[in-house]
Amino acid sequence: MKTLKYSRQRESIKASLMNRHDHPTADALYASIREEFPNISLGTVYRNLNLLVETGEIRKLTCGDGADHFDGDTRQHYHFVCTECNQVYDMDLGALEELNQDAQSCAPGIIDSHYVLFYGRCKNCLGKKVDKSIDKPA
Amino acid sequence: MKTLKYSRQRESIKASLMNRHDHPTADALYASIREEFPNISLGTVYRNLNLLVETGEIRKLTCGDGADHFDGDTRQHYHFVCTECNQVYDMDLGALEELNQDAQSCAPGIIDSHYVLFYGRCKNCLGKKVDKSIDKPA
DNA sequence: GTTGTTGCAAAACCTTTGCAGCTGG
DNA sequence: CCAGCTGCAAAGGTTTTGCAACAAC
Repeated sequence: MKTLKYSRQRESIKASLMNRHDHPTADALYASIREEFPNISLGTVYRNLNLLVETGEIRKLTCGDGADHFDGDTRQHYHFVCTECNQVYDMDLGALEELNQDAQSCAPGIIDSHYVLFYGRCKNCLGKKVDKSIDKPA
Repeated sequence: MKTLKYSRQRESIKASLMNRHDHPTADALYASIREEFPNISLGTVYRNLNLLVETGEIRKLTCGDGADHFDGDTRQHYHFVCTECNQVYDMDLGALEELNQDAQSCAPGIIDSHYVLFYGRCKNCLGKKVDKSIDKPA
């Protein structure tokens, strides 16, 4: 395994991810890191995000909206993805320990982990829906 | 909603997807459709896959390995992804009806659906592991 | 010094799209 | 015909990578 050297950029990326809870994409994170490091490059952000994922310090979320999202919270928890605004929310739902065991008997191999996303419309967008129906009366 | 016209290419794409159970990517499907339609273009494959997803005749799987996979089986079921060979397997596990209800109380909106992937090493790759240790003795 | 890291730019990769011609209804 | 479909090629968006200069140890 490769030895990691300290880098201010990597620390900043990690700290930034710990401070926010909106599961930013690499690009969104890049935008906010630039306030501290105006010269940082997007390539550096990607390289460090991948390193941090490898070392298990952060997590990558692929939710099917094109770009990967990143999460500074590495505890096993679940996410809610709004199909309208694509926002990714944390859910206050602890690890579903029994899921792997329940599924193991149907698996063509040994289950190490599972990945769950819940899809729906968030409260914010449910609210907007009402406004929309006012804009467009039948 | 748009009216769909018959197209030989779309039927072939759909039929091909129904016949195989390996959850191909658009590109892999393109390769096999080309045997029947040597001139079909990758753009056509993508356009039709998207149409078929919209009409609910097939499903799209995003499992985080870069390219989306497609599934001709639209019944609610789950998948096992091998972290070694990236193969996507069907699991003989019916819909986990209770999952949405259990999670609803922790959700920041209304849950419509869920998406679950199980990760691990498939039997094939577990077998290869043994071979590997023979190749590289301590 | 040696090795890992950076910024930059180019490339790779997957997917979508504009267009002119074709096809199904 | 008209609307939708096709092949082609170009463009789009995301992520990776080669390289020379630089920073950490």
